[in-house]
Amino acid sequence: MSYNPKEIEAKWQKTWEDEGAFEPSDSLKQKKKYILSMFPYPSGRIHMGHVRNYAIGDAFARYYRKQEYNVLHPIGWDAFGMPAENAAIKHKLHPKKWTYENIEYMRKELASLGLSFSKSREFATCDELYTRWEQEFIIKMYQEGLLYRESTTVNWCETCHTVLANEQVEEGCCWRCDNPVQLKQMPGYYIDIIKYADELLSDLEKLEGKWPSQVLTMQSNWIGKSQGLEFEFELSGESKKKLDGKFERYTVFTTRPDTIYGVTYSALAAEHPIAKYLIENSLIKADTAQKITAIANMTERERAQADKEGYALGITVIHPLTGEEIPVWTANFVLASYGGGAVMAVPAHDERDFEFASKYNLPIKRVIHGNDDILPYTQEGILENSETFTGMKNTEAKAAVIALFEEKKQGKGTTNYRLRNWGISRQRYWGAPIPFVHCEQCGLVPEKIENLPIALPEDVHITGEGNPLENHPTWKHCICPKCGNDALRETDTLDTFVQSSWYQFRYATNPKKWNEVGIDKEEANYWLAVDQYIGGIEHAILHLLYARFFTKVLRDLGYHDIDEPFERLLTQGMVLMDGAKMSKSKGNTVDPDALVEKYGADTARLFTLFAAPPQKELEWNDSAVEGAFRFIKKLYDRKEKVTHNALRDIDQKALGKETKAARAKVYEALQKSTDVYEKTFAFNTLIAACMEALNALDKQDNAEVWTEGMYIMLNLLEPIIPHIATELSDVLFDRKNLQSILEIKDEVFVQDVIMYVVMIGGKKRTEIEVDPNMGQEEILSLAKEAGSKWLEGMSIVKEVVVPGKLVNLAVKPI
RNA sequence: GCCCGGAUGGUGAAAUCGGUAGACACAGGGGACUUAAAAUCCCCCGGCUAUUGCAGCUGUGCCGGUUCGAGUCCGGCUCCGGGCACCA
Repeated sequence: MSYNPKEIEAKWQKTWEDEGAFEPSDSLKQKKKYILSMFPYPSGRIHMGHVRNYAIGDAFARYYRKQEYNVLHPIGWDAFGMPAENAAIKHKLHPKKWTYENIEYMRKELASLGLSFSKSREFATCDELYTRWEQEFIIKMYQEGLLYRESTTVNWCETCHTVLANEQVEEGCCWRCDNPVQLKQMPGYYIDIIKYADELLSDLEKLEGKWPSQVLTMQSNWIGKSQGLEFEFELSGESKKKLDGKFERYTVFTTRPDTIYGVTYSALAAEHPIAKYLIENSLIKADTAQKITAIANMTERERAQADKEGYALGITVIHPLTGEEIPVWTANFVLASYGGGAVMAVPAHDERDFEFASKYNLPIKRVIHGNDDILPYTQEGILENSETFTGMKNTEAKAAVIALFEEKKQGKGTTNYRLRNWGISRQRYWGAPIPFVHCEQCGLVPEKIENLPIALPEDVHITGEGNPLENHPTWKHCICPKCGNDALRETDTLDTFVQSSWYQFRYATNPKKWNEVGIDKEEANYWLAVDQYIGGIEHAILHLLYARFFTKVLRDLGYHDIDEPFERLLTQGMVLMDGAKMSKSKGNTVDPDALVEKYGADTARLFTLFAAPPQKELEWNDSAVEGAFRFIKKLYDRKEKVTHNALRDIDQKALGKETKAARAKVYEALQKSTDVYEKTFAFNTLIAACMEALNALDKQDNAEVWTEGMYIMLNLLEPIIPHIATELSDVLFDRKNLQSILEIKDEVFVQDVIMYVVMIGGKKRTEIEVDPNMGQEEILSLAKEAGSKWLEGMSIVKEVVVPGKLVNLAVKPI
């Protein structure tokens, strides 16, 4: 009978389902593994990126299950978000209906892949039962002083009366109506992530060697901790007058207090209050004012990409140490969101300041003497032109300058972060309502816990204009939880990153308790941290940082005792077609359903794992799928070679050369397996090793070695191609090979002779057969003999023997 | 612009610690089997030169360096990708 994936896959999927084979044990005493692939957004259909993500996760889950771990391998749906509203606008579908129908469909698609999910724990983040607990967390954070309201800048479309996501802004215009987008101030809710910045930074060390190092670097840079000096520039008397006495001084932050004597100007962000005042009161030329306003209306990214630009504000400040008058400019490279929106500028020792000073002919004063005369000089050196600090190493001067400022009470050493607090409010319908009430008497009041969840109204019309919650006739009208008077419900909803920040804890909580608790502490402490987390590299910063942050906050609120949610991380690359990201708009998608229909789930899984290492981008190739299918067929056909249903002792010494080689290949694959799951994640090389083993087995005909080979190979391949591997294991070995721990026998690797490469002058010239017991001197003389042809007229300068590998003779002409 | 990656045959890729570049596959070419096709099996397959045969040179994005030896380490580039806080 020939290989029939449809029949085999249906059979085993049903068996697994009936057996509840993948539900974890409730016992919290067993050794455990928590394997989690990032949950999907229910966009409508699964794509190859999902297949890849879940094939990898499933391989881990099945691998550890076979090692007798209690495995939690859950799935759920990241179900709130914009696409549901977009679908509502475009197709007049209700976001809720659209979302749950998508989930229904995608659940079936995933099921067809034979993934070993713990299905009883599945949920969607838009389930009211999930929202209920999330709202409780938000209220607790507010009570702990971690949550606050503040004005923020948003993209606003005046025509649609709505806030636009960055993604909805196309070349400065609204995606729907094409009108220019304005920046608008609006109140928003923030969580104080900066309070946790130090822990988020220092705990990265715990993840070293377990997370990809570039993710750790990215997170560290994102937090951007810097130590420096905060001090105030006092405005000159004349400038104070010009500003109508409204401003006396402003704060600046610098990481380079050692260059304080090199300050030749100061620069403010375009939206700094002083710049604003000058503009609003017509204290600078109208055309300059206009240009500054134009900068203020640019996004940070636009400013970063633009050339340096700035304008003199016609005011001066006093240098705190020298008393010199220093001109004040506004500059597009000074960010309002960082360090108070004002800097001291030292063009001699800072690249941005230098570029700016050069463009506008501002003075440049060197205060550090170094190895070269090229400015800007940003390396270490000795201070010059710096009064009492002259002659000091600049690295030492940093602390000394800060000390002087502190002594004179003119400033202090501070720590600054590039990280900004997390804005969690969105002016959208399809999200978790923020559980607050605005009361005329009491101000901002959190909802009573017993009133949770605050659910979304269903009778809404999503048109893309305005805010549906705001426009709803009755929903926002409520009673103040504090004084009982009429009040208004908050109409903002939560950022969807909030839902994906704690879902790992929800899965860990037994569904039987989902009504009573958000997170079960004991179970969370047992299951967490996630032992292996798998997801796209595009989440390297935001999602992973927010989830780490939320974990720490929930810990401090007493919900569990875990510091870091994800013990090991595998970031997978994207699936590409013709070098580009697969997307519907480009029409370069591959439909996983069609693939499974034609070849079966095992082939789809094998291909995605074989085609590239998981960390790398995967280039789609139709014909390579054929190759994966061919391998499975071949494996299926070789079942005829197995003669007994259990392993028998094999006399290694009695085996022929080809058989020995085949056996060695089988055990090499077995050895590789541990490495792959624990360290390299290079499933492609594990599969290649199995292919090599099968090829080698094909070159010999020893029944015992065939039996052993299939026994081991089916064990190794079960996590990758579970249906066929289970089927064959069932038929051939009663599945005993899927349970036992297989030991590596060193005897199979022993070789009779070792091949040494002979290199002369760095080039491979010939090979020699060497007895494993031979000494270095003997090997060398063998090598010289074999390479005599290339040694004529040469003298040997150096002899290198790499044991088990090669001989290299460095030569020069005599 | 800033932060982080990547680049190896016609294609996807492999190569513990710096030690034979191209394993394993795909595509392609040739052959066997077959009435024929499919399936399967066998052989060849980086480039250039040479060829009766042995072989020689060259080659891991580009330029330079360290080393007996560099795809791997160091310095400088180019191009491509991810992220940049309201896509998820």
